[in-house]
Parts: sequence; C-alpha cells; structure tokens
Amino acid sequence: MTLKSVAKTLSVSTATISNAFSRPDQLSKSLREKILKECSTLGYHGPNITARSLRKGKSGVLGVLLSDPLSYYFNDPVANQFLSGIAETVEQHQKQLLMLSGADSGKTNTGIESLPDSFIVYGSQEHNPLYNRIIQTGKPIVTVDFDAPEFGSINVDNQAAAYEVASYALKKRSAPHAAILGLRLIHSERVCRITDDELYDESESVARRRLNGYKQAAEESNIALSSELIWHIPHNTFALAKRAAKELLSVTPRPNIILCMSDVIASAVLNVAAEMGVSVPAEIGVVGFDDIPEASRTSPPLTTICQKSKEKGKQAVLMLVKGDTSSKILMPTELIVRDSA
Amino acid sequence: MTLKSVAKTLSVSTATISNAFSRPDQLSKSLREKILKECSTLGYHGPNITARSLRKGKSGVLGVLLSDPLSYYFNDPVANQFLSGIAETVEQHQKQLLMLSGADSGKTNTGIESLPDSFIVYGSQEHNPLYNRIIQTGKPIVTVDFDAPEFGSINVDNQAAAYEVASYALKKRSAPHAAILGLRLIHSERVCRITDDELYDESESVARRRLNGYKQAAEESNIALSSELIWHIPHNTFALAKRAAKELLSVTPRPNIILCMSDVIASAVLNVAAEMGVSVPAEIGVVGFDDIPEASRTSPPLTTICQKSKEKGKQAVLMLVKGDTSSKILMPTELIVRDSA
DNA sequence: TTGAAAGCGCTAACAC
DNA sequence: GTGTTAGCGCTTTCAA
Repeated sequence: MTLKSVAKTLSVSTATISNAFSRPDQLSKSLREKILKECSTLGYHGPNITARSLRKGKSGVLGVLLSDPLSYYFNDPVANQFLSGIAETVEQHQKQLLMLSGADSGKTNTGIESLPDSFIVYGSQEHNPLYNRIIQTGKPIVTVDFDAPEFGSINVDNQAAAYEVASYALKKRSAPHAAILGLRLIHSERVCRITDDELYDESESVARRRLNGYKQAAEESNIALSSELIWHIPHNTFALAKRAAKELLSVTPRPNIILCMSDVIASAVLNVAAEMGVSVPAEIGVVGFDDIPEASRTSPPLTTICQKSKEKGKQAVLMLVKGDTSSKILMPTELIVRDSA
Repeated sequence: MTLKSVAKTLSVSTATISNAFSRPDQLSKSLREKILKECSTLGYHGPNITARSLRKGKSGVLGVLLSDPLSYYFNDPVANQFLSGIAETVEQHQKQLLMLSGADSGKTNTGIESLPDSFIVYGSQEHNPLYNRIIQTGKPIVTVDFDAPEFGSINVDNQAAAYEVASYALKKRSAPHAAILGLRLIHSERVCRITDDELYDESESVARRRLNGYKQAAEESNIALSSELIWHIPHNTFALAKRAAKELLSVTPRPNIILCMSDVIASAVLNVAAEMGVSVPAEIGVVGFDDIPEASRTSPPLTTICQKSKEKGKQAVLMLVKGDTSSKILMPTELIVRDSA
C-alpha cells in the first residue's frame, strides 16, 4: 500500500494524497477529509517515513549521542532525569527520540547518523568515532556537560558548585579531615586511589572541575588534600561506590568529611557507614552531588548540590527546536542542605 | 557526498562502492580495502541509511512500543531494567533502538512505524492507535507483559507469583489482617480505594492477575479481603505510593500485612511507616513485587518476588533476532525472602 | 569484477 | 485546486 497505489484507487493524483497528509492548505478541507477517511478505511496510514526522509532530507528524529553503552543510561539516576527531560520535550514537539550508543560505534558503521535531523551530545566523546561522523554531517549539534567551541552547549559550573558544597561541609566541622570519592577522575576501570601527579591533571572534565572546587575549598580552610585520600570510581554505580566507601571508611585515622562526586556514591557511603556502625552526621559528614530523587529519602537525607538534570535535557531540545546552535548556557546549581552534613 | 559522487571521484562504478560497504564477497579484498581507505579520506562514511532502508526495506532499527509517555520509562526501576536488557542485546546485534511513545501517537501520525524492522510491545496497548498501525505493517512483533494470540510473547505468571509472596506473608503472622496497595487496578488517575464490584473484574491485566493471586492466598488462609482495604495507585511512583501508604497506615484497626504490587510501592510504605513510628516487620509485614535493585537496600530490606526484568528484555530481542515470532515464553519468578515480612 | 539502469515511496516544482 | 514528473541515495539484477 503506497501513496501511488492509493492515489490510483481513489482516482486522484499522487500530489493530492501527499498534500492531504502533509500540506493541508493545498487542497479544500472537504476533499482532504474525504481522502483521509478513505485512506483510513483502505488501511493507508500516511507516507512512509523512509521515503519521505530521503526526499525531504529530514526525518523528525532527534538523536542523543551517549558516551557509554545504552544500558548504562537506563540505570543511572542522573541520566534518567536528563533523558526524561529530553523525552518529554521531544514528545511535545512531535519528534522521535533515537538514543545512539557510544559503544557500538567502534564496530560496523550502520550509517545511522544520517537519520536524525539534529543531535544532543551528552558527555565528552574523546574516543567515539560516531561523534566525528556526526560532526561531518554538518547537522545542528548541542553538547551537554562538555564544551566544543563550534557548538552550542549546556553546562553547569561544576567547580563553583563543588566549592560551595565542600565549603559548607568543611565549615561545619571544628577539625575537618576530608576525603574524596571521585567519579571518572582518571582513565581506569578499577576502583583505586589516584597518584600525586594525577592530582594536578589539567583536563577539563566534569570530574576535574569538581575536584578543583573541592581543592579550592580545602585550601581556604587550610586543609591538606593529598591523593591518598582521593578515590577514583570508574562508573556511577552503587556497587562500585560501595567498594570505594569500604576502603575509605577503613582508613585510620578515619576522615570525618566525605566529599562525593555523585549522590549515588554518597548513598553508598551512608549504606556502608550504617553497616560499619559509623554514625552520620555525628562521626562523619557526607555530601553528594546531583540531587537525585533518592537523595531526600536516604537516612539521613543527603546534603548535596542540585543540578537540574531534567531541565538540562529540556533546554537542549529547545535549543535545537528553536534553531539556536551557538548559545553557551550555564545552568544554575543550588546547595541543598539536609542532614548528612 | 553520495555514493555516486564518490564512485565518480574514484573512477569506479556505484555498484563497486556499494559492494565494498555492504557485500565484501563481491569484490577482491585488495580493491575493497583500497576503496574503503579512499572513502575514509574523502569523508564518505558509508551509505545513507534512509536511502538504503528505502531500497532494502530494512533499517536495522528495532522499535519498542511503550504504553505511556517516554519520560515515564526513564523513571521506573522495572522499566529501566527491562530497557537496559533490550539495549544491551540490541547493541550486541549491531542494531539501533527506537523508543516509541504511547503518548504522542494520538496526535499527528509521523509514519514512524515504517522505520523499524520489528517491534517489542511492552504492556497492554488498549487505546493506542500506534499499536494498530504497527500491526498493520505486518512486521514481526513480540509482546511483553501481555498477550495477543497472533504474536509471540514474554510473560511471567503474575498470579502464581503474587500467591506465593502473599502466602508467605500471611503464614508468618498468627492473626493476619491484610491490605493491598495495587498498581493500575482500575482506570483512574487518582489514588483511591476500589469498590466491591470492581474487586471481581475479570480482565487479564497484570494488576488483576496479581490481585487474583493475593485473593487466592487470602482464601486459603481464611482471611476476608474486602475492597475497603484495596488501594488503586495509577502510576508506579514513590510520591503516589506514599499518599496511598499514608491513607492505609491511618486505618483503624491497622492491618498488619501490606501486600504491594511493586517494590516502589513497598519502599514508600517503609518510608511512611518510619515517619509514623510503625516498626517493620514487628508491627506490620510488607512485601513487594519485582525485586528492583533498591529492594535490597531499604531498611528493612524487602521481601519480594524477583522477576528478571532485564532478562525479559534480552529474550524479547533474541526472539526477534532469531525470527521466532510465535513462542509464548513464561519466565520464572522467585520468592526473595528478606526482612520486611 | 564491473557498469548500466530500474526503481524503492515520496515531495515539490511546475504546468495546467 | 489538481496532475505530471524529476529525482532524493541507494541496491541489485543483468549483461558484459
């Protein structure tokens, strides 16, 4: 059942059918309705999207390029929020959402980058060949949580936010002794501490900016920050964070402030602390980052930085919809004080 | 940059370029490698997927039809698991994943159903016009968590599982007095109790089957189950569940067993119970359903039914990949005993 | 191993 | 307001 065959059956031209579906102003209302009704009874539900996309050079699909396997993004609370903001806005604009994995792209090229009309690129894509292919399409791109000079972007001031939450935590203690549970600080798949030279890495990643914020707060409070008390966690999962938390809470003397680069990590700390009988916030203060929904439900509830992940997704879609591909948006963050520090 | 223009530049035929990318056996290895290399330097990354799909009638895209707005699925732990199982398997098979919302389909038809080669339909789609259009494409379909005679499907035995967990909870108490927090029991957007006639509804939904399992267990224990102690919660969110839990825990005399149709609901009950100073499991027993990751981390940890959501997603993709579109698979469930009952 | 050409289903320019 | 037609970029058959 094609537009052509339908046109023949209804004894009108193909243009008329096409117009009935795509350009209502090109024919009378009565004819349009008649045609739509007849198509419906015939079982023709409108133009084939592949053919239409080929012809028009547009598909109505928005691509989201992610930097890890897709399954990761279904299990990370921050990504969940971000993607649900995207999804909601995409739906409002009657577009389709295609999630593009950073993982499969190394293998066979499926040419999928030619389908979407525009892209949201989430997180740094250093070694992702698909990213380069997307750039070469010349289609509109907005980056989120990292920056590329040539594209519009949405970010938060990670350093300032980390500084704020760390300062708060440090000032709450009379004799602060801080440790850091970092997320993706270095390129390693292992939970481990970093080395001193890695501490002064100059890269611009989210983790680095947060670390800089922590360092800044520590300096202001005249606290030493050695790499011995900085852990690297390769992915934002509860299990990995728990491993790091166990190591950290077993250190003697035990730090009394734990700065966590995500709420998932912070909640793992609370969990381990409870298991070990360490009381929060009496013995140790814990702060997170992100303000995921669970943050208000942990015991004790988390003191953290709220970054409006859902709103980030929404804004990214809106930029693309509006055709704004050059603004550099810095979203506000907010210190959320609860009981964990 | 098209295949044709590249062919001209390299002075070979279009067929040769096409073969180099899609049918390696049709030309010599050396020629193929030479062409691939030259294409790469030229910046041609392979055939346009729209044109290719139009021509071949296949796109390499797998569609997942959902019954609510997409954003819902990013925030539901069970859906997260299911979708991550799908995503993982789709990636392994070098296909793309397109999530199709049940929400936008009422509005303008984008013809998107013509893109995917096959579909996973998740959850009953009673009033979803897109479902009907997908059926009309005649493409392979696998349904999950509901059944349609003409398609393959993946389900769990909800009634048996609910019976199992309810029996366990009831037998743990000397004088059991049970209440039920149901998920999508009726068609209402409000948190509310159901009426007596609704209690005997004959429909085949997941919620109904679970309710039947609870009823069966109650009968066996000679317990009355009146609609006065059965709540309907329209969506699987913590906030709605909390509202219902508050109502329930304020009833006098207070039930001492709470059967929850999801772990999200059960964890909301634990949360409310803690706020009200009701101790679990001493004063009330709580059981959930699903075994989401958080279920093992609540306090107390949840006694629940494990349904392998991720595995369901994986199996659904596998059926489609294998071309099996008629098997009716019933996945096993397992009673997970923890501390909440 | 290669080249020529038809045609996948549609849209839009143009003619009427 | 409607009909005709070229061609979007590709794959595949057929012939060379």
